[in-house]
Amino acid sequence: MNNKVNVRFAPSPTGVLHIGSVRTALFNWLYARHNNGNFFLRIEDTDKLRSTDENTKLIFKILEWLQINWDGEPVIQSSRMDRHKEVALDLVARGKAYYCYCTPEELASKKEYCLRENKPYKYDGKCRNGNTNHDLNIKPVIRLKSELDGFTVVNDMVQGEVKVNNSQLDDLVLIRSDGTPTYMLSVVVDDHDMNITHVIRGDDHLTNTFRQIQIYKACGWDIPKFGHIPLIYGPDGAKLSKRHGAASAIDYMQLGYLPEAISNYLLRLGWSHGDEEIITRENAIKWFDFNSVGKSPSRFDMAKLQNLNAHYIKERNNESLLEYALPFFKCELTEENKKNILKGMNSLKERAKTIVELADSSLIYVKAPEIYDDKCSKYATSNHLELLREIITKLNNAEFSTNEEELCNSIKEFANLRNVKLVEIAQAIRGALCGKLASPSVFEIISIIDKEETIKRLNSFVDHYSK
RNA sequence: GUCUCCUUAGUCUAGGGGCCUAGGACAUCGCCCUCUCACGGCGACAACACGGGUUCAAAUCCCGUAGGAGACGCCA
Repeated sequence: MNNKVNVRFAPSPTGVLHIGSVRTALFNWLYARHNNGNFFLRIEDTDKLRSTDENTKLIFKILEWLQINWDGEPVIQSSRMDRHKEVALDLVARGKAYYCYCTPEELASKKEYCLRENKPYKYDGKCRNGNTNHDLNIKPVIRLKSELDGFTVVNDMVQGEVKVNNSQLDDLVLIRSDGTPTYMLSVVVDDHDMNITHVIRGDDHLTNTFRQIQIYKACGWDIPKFGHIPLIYGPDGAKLSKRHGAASAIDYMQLGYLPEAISNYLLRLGWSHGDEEIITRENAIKWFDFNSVGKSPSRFDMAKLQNLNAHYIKERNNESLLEYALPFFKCELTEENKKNILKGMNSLKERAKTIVELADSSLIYVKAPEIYDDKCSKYATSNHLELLREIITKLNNAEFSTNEEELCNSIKEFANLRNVKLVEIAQAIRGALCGKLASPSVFEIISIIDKEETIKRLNSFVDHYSK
């Protein structure tokens, strides 16, 4: 039990789950599974004003979507406030923390002074509990009495040895004046109580780590190992955020990215295993380790994600793909529709980069085009229309079958006879069937939607452009 | 401003002193395939931030410089 690896993912529900956080979750999860350890989930909702149930539910939803399963029940941090306070009080009792009565004004001027003089903000006698010089109407905060001399060293699994002079560390607040514990305190207490052995989180927490180590030391607790993974940047090199477009995990879900594509992409962002690009879950678990986690931050590249997504779309079987795509259709599908889409799926899926695109292109098996793309007019000259009329007649007379291969041969022959290129006829048919000039094979489409529907669409097209 | 971290093509990366005329992938471009668009196949373009050392030998080790990022809350 004692040497078992315990990691946690500790998002705060103060906003929608960031895609960078998802990668943190993934790395934690992989590390746990690689080591046969536990992956715990903790919701850090101590900021009651900004935390919402909705965001919490979203965290569960995204993790489930990505099949990042957690062990045990999620820990709700706010429910552990009493424990956090208890630790703070104990620290005060043991002289490791103190009540600070500084008013916000005093604090501001003091801070300004420290900033100007380039000194860290440290406790002084004036802030001590029991100081009668101070107005006891002021509600105090509890601050940690941090070390003044020496260094604090983190032996980070990613960043290596990182050292900071203790003179840089300030006396952080443990308990706010309203009596609630701060993040710094809660994290340390919870990680300790949950027996967390490895804290894997975003690089933006690296400097917090020094301060948290001070808390561990004051409490006399074992310090876990830390791994700070580099952040994900936007295309401009700054921390990926909403202004870069899709920054939240839910965005990618709605944009039609498959969970396996997201996982694979996120895994390769900052981690590698030789030349491997397409990595299965099994191999990810087998191969994942911190030696191969890069130190430098990486930029989010939508094009590569799309490429991966296209790969995984092709890899999925047709039934599961349709099932997955169902919510992306803006209209109801009949069983007949589904059957036809499934028939055409092999051709549809190799063209789609996202599920949104897949659902959109599947519409050719659901209904006739409502509008024709402007480019269609190029294949709607009187000559084209005349050819289409002939084809309609031949279909009606059963001179042309709707068997894909037979029809293909017949039309080729027909083109030859009329002395036009096949592309001229095919494109005209395509325009009529799809309303646009890019689609799977027209012969395949006809074989699926069958004679009646084909003739209907061809007639509409001819009518439309005859006017 | 202070502290901390980072730096191989447009992007993700391989690389651990000689296997490097720097490998793979995405993107881009070209050719082939072809009823369109894709898929697929073949090919091209394109990088060790800069400057000094150390060494017979440096992308790799050391020192500077420059650039970028993160943290400096009674947010998490």
